[in-house]
Amino acid sequence: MTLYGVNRNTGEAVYLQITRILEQEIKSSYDAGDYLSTENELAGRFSVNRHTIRHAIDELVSAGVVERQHGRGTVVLGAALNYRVGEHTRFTETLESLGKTTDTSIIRKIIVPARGGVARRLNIDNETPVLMLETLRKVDDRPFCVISHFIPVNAYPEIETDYLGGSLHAFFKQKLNISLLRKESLATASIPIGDDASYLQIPQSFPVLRVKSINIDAVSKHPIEYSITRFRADRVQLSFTP
Amino acid sequence: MTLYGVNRNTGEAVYLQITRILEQEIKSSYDAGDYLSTENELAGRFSVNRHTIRHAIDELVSAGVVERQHGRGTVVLGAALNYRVGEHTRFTETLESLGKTTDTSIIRKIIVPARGGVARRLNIDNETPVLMLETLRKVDDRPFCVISHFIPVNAYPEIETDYLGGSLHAFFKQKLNISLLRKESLATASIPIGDDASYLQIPQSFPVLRVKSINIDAVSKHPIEYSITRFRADRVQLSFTP
DNA sequence: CATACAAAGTCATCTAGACATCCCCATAAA
DNA sequence: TTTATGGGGATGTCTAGATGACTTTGTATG
Repeated sequence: MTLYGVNRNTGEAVYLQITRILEQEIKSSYDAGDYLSTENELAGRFSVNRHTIRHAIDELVSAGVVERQHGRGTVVLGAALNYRVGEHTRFTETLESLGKTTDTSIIRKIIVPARGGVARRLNIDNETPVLMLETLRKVDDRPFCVISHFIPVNAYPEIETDYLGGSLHAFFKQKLNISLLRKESLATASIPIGDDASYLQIPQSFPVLRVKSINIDAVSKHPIEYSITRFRADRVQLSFTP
Repeated sequence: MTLYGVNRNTGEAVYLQITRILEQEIKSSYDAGDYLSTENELAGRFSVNRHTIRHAIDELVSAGVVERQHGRGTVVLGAALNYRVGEHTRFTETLESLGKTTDTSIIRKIIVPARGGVARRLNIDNETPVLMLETLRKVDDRPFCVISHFIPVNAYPEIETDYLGGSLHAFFKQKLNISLLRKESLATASIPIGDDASYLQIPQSFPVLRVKSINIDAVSKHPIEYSITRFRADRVQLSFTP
C-alpha cells in the first residue's frame, strides 16, 4: 500500500487504479489546457514503470480526457461541447459564446451541378451550377467538424471569389446584407466518408454525427445555403430544439 | 526489409505498418468470428517483440475491428450495422434479417408515474402509472443498445407479469394481438448516462446515439409504447426513412 | 459416462532499459 | 537584430523477460 492509493493486491490492475486517480484529480483540480505531470514524474510518484503510467494515460486519451503532445506534455481537454441546433444556430457565434476559439479553413471550393437533394432543398433546377464549399472547423485548435456548403453560384458569385474563411454567416451579413435563418435540420450518424476521417483526425471507424441543414434568407424566406456537417462524435453533444 | 513488408527505415512506426497489414488481411480474407493468429505467432512472423504486436492490435481494437478475448484469442468483429429506422422497424426482425443473432435481457422493470414527455407522448394524464422496462439488446453476443420502454401499465398489465425477454413486438402480437407501428423517431447523440456505459461496455466518454420513438397500435392508432434507445455509436449506422 | 483435475495455450500486466523524435529555449554566430 | 545550433526535457517506439489470469482440452478417476 503506497501513499497514493495504488494497491497491488486488490485484483484491479495498477494502471487502471492510476487512471482512476488521475481522472479524479483532473476533474477536481485541473482546467482545460493544464498539463499533467510528466510521465517520469508520475512513474516516480506512483512507484511504477513509465510504461504503466503510459498505459494509464492511454486510457484517458481514449476516453477523450487528455491529449498527448509529442515533446511537450499531456494536456487536459475540455468536456464535449453541448451544441444546440436551432433556428439561430451559427457556428462561430455559438462556440465563441462558450468561450472557445474557432478557426475556419477552406478545404475545397468547386462548382458542381445541383442534383437530387441539393437541387430540391435549394429549390433550384437540376444541373444549376452550385458552389460546393468544404470547410474544416477547429475549436480550440483541434478539429471539430467538416462542413460541405452548397450555394447557388449564380445568385451569390461573391462567395466564390471573396470568401476566404471565417464566419460564413458574418460574410453573408456584411457583404450581402442577408441574414440567414436555419430552416431544417436532419441528423444521422455514420462512419466518416472520403477524407473526413483524416481532416477530423479520427480513425476510419469512429462515428461522426451528420447534420443536414438549410439556411434561408430571413426576409425573403428563400433557401440560400444547404449544408452537410460532420461532427466528431467525441467532441460534441447535439441538442435539437426546432 | 522482411518477407512481410515491414520496413524499419521508412519513418513509419513498425506497429502501424503491422496494423495496416493486419487490417488489410482482415478485410480481404477474414470473416466476422474468425480468430487472428496468436500474438506469439504474429511476433514470430513479423520478427518483432510481442509488445509491438500488441500495440498494433490495440489500434485494431480501438478501431472496432477486432476484440480481445482473454485466454481465447483475438476475434474479428463485423462492420457497423446499417440500421434503418422507419415505420416498420422492429429490432429483432431487422437484425435477424441481416443474419445476426439477437438477445434481449431485462435490466429493470419498475412502475413509475408518467411525467412530462412520457405522458405527453403516450397521450395519458400526468402521474398515470407506466411500466418502465429497460432492456439490453445484444447482437452477436455483444452489447448493441439499451432501451427504456414506457408502457401504460393499467392498459397492458400482461407486460409486467409475462414478458420475460425476446421480441417485444412479437409479444404484443402474439399475446395481445396488437400490431405496433413506429410513429415518430427523434435522434440525438450524447454521452452515456447512468449505467448505460457499463451495460454497453464502452467508456463513459464514448458517444451513444439516442433515438426516441413512439409505437402506436396499427389499427386504433393509439400510442402504446414510448421508448428511448441508446445505441453504441461504433456498432450502428442509423438511417432515417420517415 | 460424468466429473475433477492437471496441463497447455493465450491474453493481461508489469518491469527494465535503450534510443528516436519532437518541442522549447538559451546561447552563439551572422 | 535575426538566424543557427545545440542541449535538455518531454513523449514515441521497440526490445527482453517474467508472472498472472483465463480458457480449453485431455486425462485420470469415480
